[in-house]
Amino acid sequence: MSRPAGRPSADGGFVKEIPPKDAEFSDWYTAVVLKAELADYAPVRGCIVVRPYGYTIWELMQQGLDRRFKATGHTNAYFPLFIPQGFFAREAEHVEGFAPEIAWVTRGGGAELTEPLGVRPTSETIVGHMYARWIRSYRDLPVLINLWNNVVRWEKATRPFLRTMEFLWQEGHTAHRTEEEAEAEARQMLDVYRDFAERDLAIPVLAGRKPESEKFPGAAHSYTIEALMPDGQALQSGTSHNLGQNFARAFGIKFLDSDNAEKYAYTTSWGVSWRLLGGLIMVHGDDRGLALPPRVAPFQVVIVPILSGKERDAVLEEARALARRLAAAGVRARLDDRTEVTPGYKFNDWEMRGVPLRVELGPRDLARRQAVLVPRAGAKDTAALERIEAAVSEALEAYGTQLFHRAKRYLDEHIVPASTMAELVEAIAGRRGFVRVRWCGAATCEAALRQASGASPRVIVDEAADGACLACGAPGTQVVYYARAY
RNA sequence: CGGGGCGUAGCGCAGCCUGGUAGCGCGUCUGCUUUGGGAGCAGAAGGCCCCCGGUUCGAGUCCGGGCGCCCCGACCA
Repeated sequence: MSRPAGRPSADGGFVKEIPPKDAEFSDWYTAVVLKAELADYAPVRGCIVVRPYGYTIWELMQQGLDRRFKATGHTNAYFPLFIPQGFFAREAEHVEGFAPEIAWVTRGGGAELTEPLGVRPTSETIVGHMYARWIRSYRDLPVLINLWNNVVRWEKATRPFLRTMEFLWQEGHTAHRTEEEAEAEARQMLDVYRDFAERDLAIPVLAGRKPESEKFPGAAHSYTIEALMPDGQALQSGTSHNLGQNFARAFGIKFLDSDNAEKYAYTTSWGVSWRLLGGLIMVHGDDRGLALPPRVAPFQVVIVPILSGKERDAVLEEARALARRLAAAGVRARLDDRTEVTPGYKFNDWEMRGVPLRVELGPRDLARRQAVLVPRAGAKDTAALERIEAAVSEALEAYGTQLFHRAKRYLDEHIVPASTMAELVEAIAGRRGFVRVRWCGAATCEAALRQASGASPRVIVDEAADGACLACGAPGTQVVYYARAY
């Protein structure tokens, strides 16, 4: 962590105290989180305090997701933080998967509890318990509920946003009449996640199914969106699970169908967390700091007035009018009228915080009835004050598109095909990103590929295998992308 | 969880080896001058040297134990 104070970053920029992204990626990430005031370390191991600027980003992410959840028929509800110990044991795979990570409350009110309470690592069990009470008839289905909450998992190694002991997320829980309906739900929500990641966060992803070894404990099967980070590692960014009848059987979620037969429901669950915010930082940030796509930027535009000479009051007045006009046009604009720092300082400061667009307004602009528009890390342009709303909205749109395309190009360039086990091993060792692997579907072959490469199978995509399994030489049946993962 | 590194002013660090008055840069505060890519001058404030214990006349410094953070690896929803 130690480095010379004030060393200029690699691009010759002025942002101090942020290590170069390429050379010291981990330190760079931590520095951006702290310097941009997204979060700070809490006095509890593995926990963070999310500061207002970071929390605003999370709120904007919530809005983008929540809107999509509502549009697909879901409603929000709240379930308890504490889960009775016995609930975890009902589903065998589930308890095995989560047991090591559960925090237990054993005392309360000054006395030992008769039954310890687990702090939820996820809510499938307690949701299952309640769904069993609520569901009687096929007419009660489907149940489409989403929860915005916090969960706790006792992690050994933590990093801000990417893996914390307590984190914020959403978990959707649905119950359905048929297997087909549950499957459609799980796939639909995966697509919602993909759409959100790509449109709102400008993060391109690989979407598909999880191999058996990587699926959620207790799921029939899991789907995932996987994003690629600049260090060549994959970030599991969202998951959607078809839980089959596993939890329905464990918790007795039964209903009378129209054929008068009692049946178990089919359930799903799906979630994304503030880990997405970590991915956002890594994918778009640079040596100058954070870079935010417009849809989740707390301030989409910062207005910097150049307050010099006699025009001072006129400039400030026009800048205020500008801020009002942009706000009226639905743009999140912030006027930086601080007098204690220079414009140059503000430029660097807001770039470090990732604001997509800067609008400069000085005496010269005022005389010409124009403003200077500068996309973060982009070239200066001017726009007439008369059409500033349109110019700003176009610039924001262009900036967001540019972020996505840059990230997409990076992803595309870092998907490498492997025809042999040796090529897989070499590509992973070189940290080149996702490696496209043909696989026969056998668990033994998967284990062999994992063992040889040190990477894990991140996602099985919907593509036909175009050759033999890399492990055994039998005809390939699936295409799997391997990568080292967060 | 294993190996390594680091905890000293808000931030970045020196001081520790060889025990004896707590230092530097940036930032902060006050005043004046400034303001189109991190402004200048003058003055000032700011410290449980991570915590607990030990050695010593005396510990930021030496010894033991904890806690936290970072890096590499292992493990993992």
